[in-house]
Amino acid sequence: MPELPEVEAVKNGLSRLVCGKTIKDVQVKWRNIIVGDAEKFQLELIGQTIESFSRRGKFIIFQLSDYELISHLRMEGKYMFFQTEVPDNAHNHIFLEFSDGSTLVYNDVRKFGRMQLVPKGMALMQANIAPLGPEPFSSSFDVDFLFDKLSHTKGLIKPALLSQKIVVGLGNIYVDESLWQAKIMPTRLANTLSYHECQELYHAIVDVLSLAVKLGGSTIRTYKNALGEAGKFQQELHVYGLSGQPCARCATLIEKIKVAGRGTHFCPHCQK
DNA sequence: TTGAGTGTTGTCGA
DNA sequence: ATCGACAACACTCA
Repeated sequence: MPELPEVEAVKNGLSRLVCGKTIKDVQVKWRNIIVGDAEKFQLELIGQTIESFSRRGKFIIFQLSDYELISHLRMEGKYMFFQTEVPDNAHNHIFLEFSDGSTLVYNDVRKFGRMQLVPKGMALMQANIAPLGPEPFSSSFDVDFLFDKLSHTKGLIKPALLSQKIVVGLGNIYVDESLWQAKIMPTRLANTLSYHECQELYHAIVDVLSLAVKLGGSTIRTYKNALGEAGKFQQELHVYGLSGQPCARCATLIEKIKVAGRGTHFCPHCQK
């Protein structure tokens, strides 16, 4: 499912639901979701208490007594919480059973999501997390940083923003929305953006993501947060999924093309 | 019925 | 460094 706003919503839901709980048992039904040895994962997790949750980019990090559990939902991963019995579902893959009888289930139709258990303090050093760009709401992400990074980037602006190396958290929806708001064509070469355009883009990214976080993310297909709630940002979309509809700024019809293998929505009149 | 498309990100070869 | 193709999977829609 998720980009940064959805991951943030899931993290907040988990925080409310399972903080303080102690893991009594673990079931792994689909081993490929676990990075590393699934038996070791299971044994090490038993007896751990969930202390808190954090997020880095699109990764959720469970802070446990002695470990950190890194979780990435990829396309369709979901968490579901049950006080007692867990209803049957073919896509429930990982079960964390707590000492109070409740259960946290990881459900993932496409099985693309990943979980990795690492020693406490090691999550941010992992090979897939260490190279990530700054958080979009952090002070290290600003206009000068964005301009500097983009001016040294070959290739197109959209794949550059999707790479998570310049800034984290944008996926296919919020990249298209940010570029629309900044009036920049997704196919522009990244190193041709002027400083002024980087200003526009910086504000677009921060505005789009912060509004989406405030609205609990977007529910496009199946996304639900850990409390089973849908997001509300889909009502604020201007281009994503709206090809053939009039642009909210100029009424030109929104077009859809393929950029770097991804469906890409834009206004051919406003976006330069 | 078949094939294209789907909110992600690894890897591999050019 | 970057891109495209492909892989990991299941499901929906034309």
